[in-house]
Formats: sequence, structure tokens, C-alpha cells
Amino acid sequence: MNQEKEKVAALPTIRRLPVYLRLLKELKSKGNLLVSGTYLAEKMGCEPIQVRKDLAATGTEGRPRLGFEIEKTIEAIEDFLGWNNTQDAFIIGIGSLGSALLGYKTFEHHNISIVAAFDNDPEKIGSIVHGKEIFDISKLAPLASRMHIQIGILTVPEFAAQMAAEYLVNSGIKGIWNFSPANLAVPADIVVQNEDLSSGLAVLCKRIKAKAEVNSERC
Amino acid sequence: MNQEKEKVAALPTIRRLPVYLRLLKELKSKGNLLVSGTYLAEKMGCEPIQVRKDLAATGTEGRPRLGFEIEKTIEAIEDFLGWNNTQDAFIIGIGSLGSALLGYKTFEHHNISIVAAFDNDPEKIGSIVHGKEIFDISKLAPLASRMHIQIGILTVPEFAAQMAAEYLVNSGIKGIWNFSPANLAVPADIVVQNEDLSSGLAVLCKRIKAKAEVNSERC
DNA sequence: TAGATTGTTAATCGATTAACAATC
DNA sequence: TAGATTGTTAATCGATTAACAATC
Repeated sequence: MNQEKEKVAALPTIRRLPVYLRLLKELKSKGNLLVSGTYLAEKMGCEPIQVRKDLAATGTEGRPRLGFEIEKTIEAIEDFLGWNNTQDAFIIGIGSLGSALLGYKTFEHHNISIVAAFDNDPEKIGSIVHGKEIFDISKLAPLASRMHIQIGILTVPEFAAQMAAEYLVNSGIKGIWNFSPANLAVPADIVVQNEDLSSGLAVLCKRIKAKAEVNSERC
Repeated sequence: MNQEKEKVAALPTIRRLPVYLRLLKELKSKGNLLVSGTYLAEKMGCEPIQVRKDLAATGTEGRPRLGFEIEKTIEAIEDFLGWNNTQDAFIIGIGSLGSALLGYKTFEHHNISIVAAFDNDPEKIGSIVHGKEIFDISKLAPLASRMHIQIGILTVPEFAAQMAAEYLVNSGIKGIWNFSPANLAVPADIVVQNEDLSSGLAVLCKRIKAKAEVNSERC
């Protein structure tokens, strides 16, 4: 553990770490032992200085001329994000997005495991989605008390979001990954991470529009 | 059109605009005509000054004491993002995530319409998902030439991403919303917006971990 | 050794927040 | 009028980038 060397990281740095992790694991699987920040920068489409800063935040140390030890750097990132031990998660709301996340392979690469899925629709309860049984929401609290669940993934419609969040909070969860547009009210010790797909779409559309306007000015 | 009043907007501002849009449309549907930045700030969990700055970027103008006209502000945001006319989009790759996006109701609220879906799996081609037929990828170019498609949504596995992107580029698309982890190589006039779910998960896990460490220090 | 690459310190850039006059 | 709320200008804060000595 090199926890004592961890720095306070910029939020954008934390968002980029999973990308480094993916690249490093790919390199590892090819048998590489070392990688330079220069190489990672090229793969990421950024400058080497950003890679050095980002990796430094996790506490890993490179060696001048040689670069970073892949294995040690993977461990440093996983330690830093709390991805070293598999994190168990619950998911509430098995509509189309919930089903998709239930089958999302990337989570396994990040040592996140969705161990149970919940819904309140009698037609869905008992059925199997991506190899996992859907339970009634009323089973959430008793199941959570047995397992040590830290993360709840919330994929219910907006009107049901606050109630679903309360089920999660009562089950002893530490953080909620909220895919609904609802602004959840939760106790201060619970972390809520809002995920909003339309923000990415807005950026894409604005960038397309900006480009079109530049072109029309030129003509 | 108040295009001439649009300022250069900060990227985080653009990401927040869809949230304002949602709130404003909700208020409009309730019959409200005016809203203050103070009220919006409370709903968003931020400071009023941020709301004023964000809305100012779209070119809308409020009136001291009264606030912002809801209808005009909705129009300003939609103009700003290019969401005033419905944007047609294609989606490639109808796995679980692709299917989820195909049925994602939020897009309709943002005037984005997925008009056709493509895959290369013979078992999927011809089937109907969320009321939309899945076409063979080879049909993409001819269909795109008829419609004026600006946006391609890419939800194929990593190994297929570059090829799918090339199909989209050849079809005359302006921007790609890339849900694969692949770093796409495209011509300079094509906008690529990478969407990475694991970055949000990383932030959530880090925040949970940081909170746990503060607590353990206290004890 | 020579040269590539690292970590550190400082400079720049961008975004948020504060202060306040203008105004409805 | 009095007071809430706006837009503007300036100050602060945070993140990225640059420069460079240290080092393998």
C-alpha cells in the first residue's frame, strides 16, 4: 500500500484514471513491464505532462528514462479509487438502461460487481436478466444486511427516484450512482453521484454547431 | 434568434444547460411564465451567480426583480445547443447499451430523434427494438444520403469501433457520440464526443473512499 | 557518456465566486 | 419607495501547461 503518498487529486484527473487503467491492463496482458508517460500520452491524445501529473496523484513513481512499472501503477490506481477489492453493488430499476448496466462488461474490469438487481414490477420480479435474478424491492434491506454493499445504482424513472434512494439509504449503502434526473435528498454521510447522459449530448451538439458556424463564415 | 448575443461558454456551463432546460420545461408545463435565478439555483443545488452566468452564456436576458422569462430562456438554450430543430441521429450497435439508448425517452425531450438503428448481426437485422427496425450496416450509407443525419451514436464493442466510425464518416455524419473505449481516428471536420461511464463510477468510488478515510481518522 | 524521461516548481489558463451598481 | 434580482467587473480558486534540474 502506498496510500500515504497519495496526493489530493483534481476531479478531471480522477475521471481520466479509468482510461489509464484500461491501457495499462492491455499492455500488461501483452507482457509489457514498463511504459513511458510519453507513450500513454500519445494513446490518450494528451500531453505527457498531464500523464505524469495524473499518475503522480495516485502515489505511483516512475523512473527517469525507463518510465512507469505497469504492475505497480495498476495497483496504485486501483488503491487510489478503491478498486483493489471487488466492490459489490445493487441496482434498482431494471428498465432498458438498468438491464444494459447489468450486462455491462466494463464493470468487471474495474472490479465492480453487481450482485443483485431489484424492481417493483411483478412481471419482472423473478425473471433473469444477463444471468441475474430480479428481486422485489422489499428484499433489498434484508439482502443488504447480509452482504456488505457499498454502492447502489439507481436506474428508476424520475418519479420513483426519491423513494428508491430511501430504500438504498436504509439498506446501509454508502454511495448512490444516480442515473435519474431527480435531485435526491439523502443524509449527509451518503455520496450521490449524478450521471447525466444529456450533458455529453449537449457538448457534442454545441461542438457540431460551432464548427458549422465557422465554416459558414468562411464561405 | 438571439444568436448574436451568445457568448463563448465554459464547457461545464454547456454540460449544465440540459438540466436548466428540464427544469424550465417542467415549470412551463405548470403554467409558470417567469423564474428567478435564485429559484433555479436552489433546485440545482448551486449558487444563484452560477445560474446567472450560465444563462447569460446563451444570450438570454433576465429582468431585475422579475427574473427570466421561461419561454424565451428555453428558446435561448435550445438555439444555443442547436436543439431548436429536431436533430436526426443514427445508432450503430444494438447490444444492451444500444437498445437502452434506442428507448431513452430523454432524447425526445431534447429534440433528438434516433431515426434508424444498425447492426451486423444477422439475428438482429430485421427485428424491432423499442419500435424501431434494425438495419444491416450496409444500408447505412444509402439511408444517410436520403435523410440529413448529423449525429451517429456508436455503441459497438471496442474491436468494431473504428470500422463503425468509418461507416458513419462515409455516410456524411458531422459528429460521433462514442460509447466505446476506442480512441477513434476520424477526419478533422468530424466531431467525436467520447462518453465514458466508468469515469463517473471512479468519482463515486473515490468520494466514498475519501469519506471513509475521514471517518476512520476521527475515531 | 548522451539522451530520454521523470518530478518539482512556477506560469498560464479557465471557471467559479464575490462585490456591487443598475433596475424593475 | 424599498427590496429583490439582475448584469458587470474584479478577485479567487482550481487545473493545465511550461520550464528545467535530477536521474537512470
